[in-house]
Amino acid sequence: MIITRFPPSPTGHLHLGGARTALFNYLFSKHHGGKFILRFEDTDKERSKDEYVESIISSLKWLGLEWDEGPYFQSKRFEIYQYYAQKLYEEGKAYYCECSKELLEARKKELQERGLKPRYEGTCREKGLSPGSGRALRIKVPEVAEILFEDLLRGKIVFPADEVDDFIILRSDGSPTYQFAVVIDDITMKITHVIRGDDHISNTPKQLIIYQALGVDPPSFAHIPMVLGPDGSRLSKRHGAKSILEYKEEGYLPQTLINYLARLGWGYGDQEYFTMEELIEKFDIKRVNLSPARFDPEKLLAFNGYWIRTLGSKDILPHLKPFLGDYPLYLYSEDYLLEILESIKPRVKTLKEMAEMMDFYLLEDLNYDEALVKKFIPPKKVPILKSFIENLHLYDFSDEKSLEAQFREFADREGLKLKELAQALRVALTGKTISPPLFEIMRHLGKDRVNQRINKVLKLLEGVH
RNA sequence: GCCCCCAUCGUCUAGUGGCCUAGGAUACUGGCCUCUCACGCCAGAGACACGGGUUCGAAUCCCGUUGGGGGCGCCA
Repeated sequence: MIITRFPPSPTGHLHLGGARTALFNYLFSKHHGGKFILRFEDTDKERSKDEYVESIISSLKWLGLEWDEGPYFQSKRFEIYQYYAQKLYEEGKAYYCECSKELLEARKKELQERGLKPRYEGTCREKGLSPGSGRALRIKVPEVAEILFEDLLRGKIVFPADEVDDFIILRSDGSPTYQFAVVIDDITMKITHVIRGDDHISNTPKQLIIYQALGVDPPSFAHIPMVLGPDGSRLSKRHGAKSILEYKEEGYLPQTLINYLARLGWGYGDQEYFTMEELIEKFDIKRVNLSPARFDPEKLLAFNGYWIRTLGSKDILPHLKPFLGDYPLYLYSEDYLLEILESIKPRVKTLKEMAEMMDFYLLEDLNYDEALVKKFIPPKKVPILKSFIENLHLYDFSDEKSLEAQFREFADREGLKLKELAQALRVALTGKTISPPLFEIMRHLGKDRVNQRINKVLKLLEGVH
């Protein structure tokens, strides 16, 4: 069975890059009928925060990336790391080091100044030190010429062995470092495929050394390229990348994020739009591109527009409701909401815009912008609107087509084209110059509200003209 | 500085030696539709980083250069 994992460190919110890594792991495991595990890498006590655990969890849930196992917390697994560390120590594959941070720092600086690679030189390697306070446990890197592995996407990757020094696996306070904890976790959680950002490529040889010391076969590795910001710089929480939850608040659909993220660095012929189901079916890790991809907010927005107008109103409504807080929703039926949603759909790119554009459908009493009303309903059109509402009772509001036909006849009698009356009517009914088609609006608003709104506008104009 | 990875329109991508006068998406421009705005449709402009090879033939294979990204922590 294929088992993948997503191991965020709770030191920040989930952003696009992390979400994409989670997605690819999720898709890969689901495509193969496998398992997807969530694990928090919170061994850094200073920077890890509970609020980030919460926000990462709700981000993943919102995206629909549900895990089959976990969440695990490394901070609760210290005995496990201790056990394996002890084992390596006893077998002589790891040793304690008493060098102070200051000393190490100074040595590295010195090496760097001489144009050498900054690395630990094995000062304590042969000292045979026993555990003690202030002592960190280092792994003894075997003396081989090179370390190599087969990356699922890139093929063979070779590192000269002197690139890797005797790195620390247990800090002097006994806590495991990242390199050690990942490996132990991946072993004990039986991870078969590690899919992660290519910033981890150079960590891989270190981890392979741990696998080797433990005598365990490593999992398969697939290093996916990073997501870059629009300017080509690295996208990361340290550079103010937006959290997934912010996109939610701005009115993006989870479907949009999933689709967009999947297409960032991955392609399936000329197909652009995918549902999660399609992605699971069609996702092939080997088709992931090797070069870093820039995040393009404009395309994300376009994709959101696509999904808003493509998804059924029933699927959108639950996502839209949080944006409708200012409206007296209790006045309306679910069916009414679905209908007006349908009417706005092709005109907006976010749910936030949608909620704003819907106001005239949901507010009982519109507040008009006087200047706007004055501009679009000049004095000579006032009597026409008056005449229109006087005859309102003759109109059939149940059908857009006949409403339109009747209105066109009316305009004709007044010696005007529909075109010449449209904006005046639109402003009266919606308070704005942009809206869905007039007769669709009238049908949804109903005779009473149409009557009431035009009357209000006429009244308002009496005092102005 | 050393090591690793990468390189097709502005951006995301299709392309795996001949189907490429390089396809799609997005953004942009023009047009159509039209009661406004969108949607939709049609058209246009826009890319194989550069230099060497290999080959009858290269966007596709190899080498170098350049450019971009990443790593070199008792961070993850």
